[in-house]
Amino acid sequence: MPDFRPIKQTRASEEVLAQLKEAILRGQVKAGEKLPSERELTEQFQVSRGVVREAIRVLEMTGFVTMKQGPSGGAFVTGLNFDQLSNGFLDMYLANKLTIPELNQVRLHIEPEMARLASQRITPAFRLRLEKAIAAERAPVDSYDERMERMTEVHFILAEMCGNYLFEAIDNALIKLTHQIVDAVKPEDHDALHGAGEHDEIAQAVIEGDGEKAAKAMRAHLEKFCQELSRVDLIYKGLMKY
Amino acid sequence: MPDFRPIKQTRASEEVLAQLKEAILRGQVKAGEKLPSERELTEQFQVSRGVVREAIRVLEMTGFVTMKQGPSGGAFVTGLNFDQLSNGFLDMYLANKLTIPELNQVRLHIEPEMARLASQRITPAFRLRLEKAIAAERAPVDSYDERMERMTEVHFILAEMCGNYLFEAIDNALIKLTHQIVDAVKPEDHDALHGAGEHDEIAQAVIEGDGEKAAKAMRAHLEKFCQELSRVDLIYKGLMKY
DNA sequence: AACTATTTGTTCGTATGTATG
DNA sequence: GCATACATACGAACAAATAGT
Repeated sequence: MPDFRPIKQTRASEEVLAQLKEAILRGQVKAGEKLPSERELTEQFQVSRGVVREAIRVLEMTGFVTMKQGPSGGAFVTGLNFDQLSNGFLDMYLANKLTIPELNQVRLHIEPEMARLASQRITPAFRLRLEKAIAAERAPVDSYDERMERMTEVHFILAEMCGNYLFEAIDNALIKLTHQIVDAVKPEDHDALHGAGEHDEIAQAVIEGDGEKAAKAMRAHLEKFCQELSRVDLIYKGLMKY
Repeated sequence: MPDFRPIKQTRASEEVLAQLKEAILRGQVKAGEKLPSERELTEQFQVSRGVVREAIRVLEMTGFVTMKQGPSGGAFVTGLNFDQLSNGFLDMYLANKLTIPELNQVRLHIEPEMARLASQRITPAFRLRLEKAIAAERAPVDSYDERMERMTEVHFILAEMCGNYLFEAIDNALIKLTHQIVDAVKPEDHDALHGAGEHDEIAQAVIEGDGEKAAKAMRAHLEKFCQELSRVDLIYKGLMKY
């Protein structure tokens, strides 16, 4: 007897989702371009609008497309980002499955290594970006959000520099998670978390191409930061907005 | 004049999704329990069924609930898993943003550390599980899938043992990604990837509580495995199913 | 074994909001 | 201002699955 395979009884919206996702991942619909309109998709897939809409909504909520209304509107493919990863980590945190010390431990293990890797790939362009970021940390800001952005910029640059997209993706997600956790505490305590010039040593070591020094500086920076983060987290426990 | 803010700019399905997700993350609907039926939700949220279904579909595709039909069916909340992360990594790989060497580099940096951590948290229960997993690697199997499962079991146990949920989540996702990549190559080459007893040294060191030895054994194992994986990947490039 | 009730899956018609030209 | 093209939303209906009677 041949072993008969079960008939595929997958949901219609799942099939549509899979095909759309494949087209995006394969690059058949490039970033900036848009998917066919809902009406067109209903015709091509031979399903109802509701099915198509479910699939598109999933694509939107997972960061693959962004929707725009009106004529020349539709589902526009976004450049690949780390939304899905960030959301995954954030959800784990919100579900209280993740503690600050755990996050700190992982960052402390990953980021010094990334700083080491980054220092081996220094280029004039990256050097310029690092120097600008360092300078920007000291410049006056007019909003709290802007300050947070500037204080995380060096981390993002190093993640990009390390030459490993997977490291970059993981680190980006962790930085964003840290960012959101910090956002949950009251602004007046942020001075303790991020003094200006906090990343000077790291950037300097990376620019010099000194991997050991960069890793060491990153470790020192993170140890200090993580300690402060744990402290304010204990104080403001339970204030995070969902 | 006060600057009046726009009433509702967010989509209805997004609001519904946010509220359902919050209820799940807060534990107000526990794992195993089910959300109210679609009809009930339409009444509570005062929106149409299509809107509710879009939200539920997103929850399903992101791994928060699984659907069941029929009476006593519905959207059942799943225990928290790592689906979202795994999918994120897999999508990056499918989009050709991720190479095997990059994956190898990250695993080589993370897993030895996790083995070290695991060795410091050995308990009789974990010891038993490790010994069983080691023994199972040598036992005959009747399916290819079963063999793959047994060869990854030690990694999953160590991830669980390391005592850091974030490490565990990341590693789980990376192992699963590796698994799916391996699945894409032809079975006849799998012997080169995974000899039985491949994890003996690691498990032994962890059981002995020797962190350094465990990390070293893990590094040696991964170096060998990653090299083989890179080789077969080059051979079978482009055969991965989407 | 057959029927019933409940719940998800799917479709269609229609109406409305929004942005472009 | 108007027509157009698109997403958004609603409601009614029917199909399919499945637990209980």
